[in-house]
Amino acid sequence: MRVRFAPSPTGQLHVGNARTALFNALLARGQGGTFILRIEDTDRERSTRDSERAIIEDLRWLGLDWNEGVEAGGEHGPYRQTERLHIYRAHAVELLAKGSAYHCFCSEEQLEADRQGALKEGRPPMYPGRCRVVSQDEARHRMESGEKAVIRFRVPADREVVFNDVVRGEVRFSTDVIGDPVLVRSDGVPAYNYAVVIDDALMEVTHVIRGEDHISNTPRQILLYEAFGWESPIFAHVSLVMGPDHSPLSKRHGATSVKEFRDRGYLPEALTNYLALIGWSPGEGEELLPLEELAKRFRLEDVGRSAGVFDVEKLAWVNRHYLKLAAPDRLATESVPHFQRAGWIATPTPAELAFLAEVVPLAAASVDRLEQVPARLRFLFDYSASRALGDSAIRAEAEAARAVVAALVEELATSQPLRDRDMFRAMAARVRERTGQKGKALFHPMRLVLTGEAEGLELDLAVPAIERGAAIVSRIPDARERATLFLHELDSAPNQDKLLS
RNA sequence: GUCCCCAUCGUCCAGAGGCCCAGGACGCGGCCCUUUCAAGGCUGAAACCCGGGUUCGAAUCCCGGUGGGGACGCCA
Repeated sequence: MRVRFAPSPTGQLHVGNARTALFNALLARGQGGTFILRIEDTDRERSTRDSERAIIEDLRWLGLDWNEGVEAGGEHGPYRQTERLHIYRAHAVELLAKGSAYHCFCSEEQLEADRQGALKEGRPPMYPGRCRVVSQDEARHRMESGEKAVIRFRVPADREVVFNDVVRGEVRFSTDVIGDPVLVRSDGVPAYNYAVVIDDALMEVTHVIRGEDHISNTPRQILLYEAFGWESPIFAHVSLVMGPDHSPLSKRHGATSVKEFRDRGYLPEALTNYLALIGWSPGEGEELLPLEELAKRFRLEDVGRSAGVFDVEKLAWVNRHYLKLAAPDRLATESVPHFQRAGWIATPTPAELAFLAEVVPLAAASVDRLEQVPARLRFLFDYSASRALGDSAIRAEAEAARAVVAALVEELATSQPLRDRDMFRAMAARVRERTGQKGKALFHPMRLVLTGEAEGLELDLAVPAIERGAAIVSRIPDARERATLFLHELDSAPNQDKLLS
């Protein structure tokens, strides 16, 4: 079995295309087949090498490695269409000689007028075949005298093209609604419908798995296989991914490219796992499975026919699952860009990285994506008593619990750093004895003082993290400093910020 | 406009004539856990697009309608 993913390098990898790539990869892996990556860069206007690099990077990040193709090599290369021009040219000559293709001299204006006219009269806007009657001799003369021509395929009249789509079953088209497609453009570069057929055939692709938007191209392509006397591959057209309003997933729905999801801190195994769940089910009520297990269970026949809505909430759920499974070191490394964006870390030192590895997993356990981690750890890197007390609710609570605050300051003045949960609890017990406060009345004011926030991580975890952080990162004040700052701020009048606001 | 594809809870998926007064998951509501917010555990509400057939019996098969999507390019 040989399958391929053949993106056109005109932008970022879209999650819908990533899902198509995933299905190809799953099938190849599960069946021990070959997964080929081919670059369809025949649209010279829009194709860029940067896009190609970006797509390749995303594919690798997702873990969808290919064993043949661009950057992997193989027997059937080259794997970039613009490097295969000589191959397409040779086959076009063959088609021309057989009479299966012909030169067309119609101008773009002429064709556009044809389309408008057809639409107006309620006919399918297809090429009317005007140049079918131009003889090869005449064509040669016209080209020699400088006229530009494209090569079109001669679609046989009045035929049914039937194929058995693995996901859709039998699909049939009448050739009456298929206009003669352009095979080679006037600049000699092949068009999509032609290049895919040549490439899939020569690369010995056995299963063409692609988006449903290509289903109506399939009959043209089958006709081409026939013209060459080649056997068609097996086709499978998977449905498209939609936005919440059932229109094609696009920018206005939020993130659409793999890159954006990566930048927001989704884990690759979460994205692939989620994508596999649109239009397919691993069975047995199980949904959260590693790629290898998905590959083992994947069957093309089981892929659903209807379009699926991309559900960010469910993706978030999948991501939370993998966030909890991820190794601390990885979470730390992956979070660095997000801390940098917040301005709290530059290039991390090994000690800082080690600190992040301690502290990021704490936050990652209660967050949808890594992007949200810094906010959850703001109490560490961006403590501010004055900002906290600028909040009237916090100030009111702190004033009411002044005894707790004062006791906390005194206890901290003489205590060791609260390096672990037990030390923190012991200290809290002493404050409780001094003040007679307990439960929420005891702990919440302490939270305000030590984190500067009304909500957040369990203090058991947060306080030791503060003390560890203070020892490693210079910008992080320890518990003692925080308490002192807080009390000082509480004693002074409501600050400037508050007066201004 | 023409052709093609699709149609089960808000969303994703299971269901391939009786096992279904339809099952799982996300989300949502409630409860629990708890020194806060989350996270986590438990629990509840929630669907077979409509109309005709076929059949003893249809979510499942057939036809029509409606709705959604795709294609009709010297874009892929």
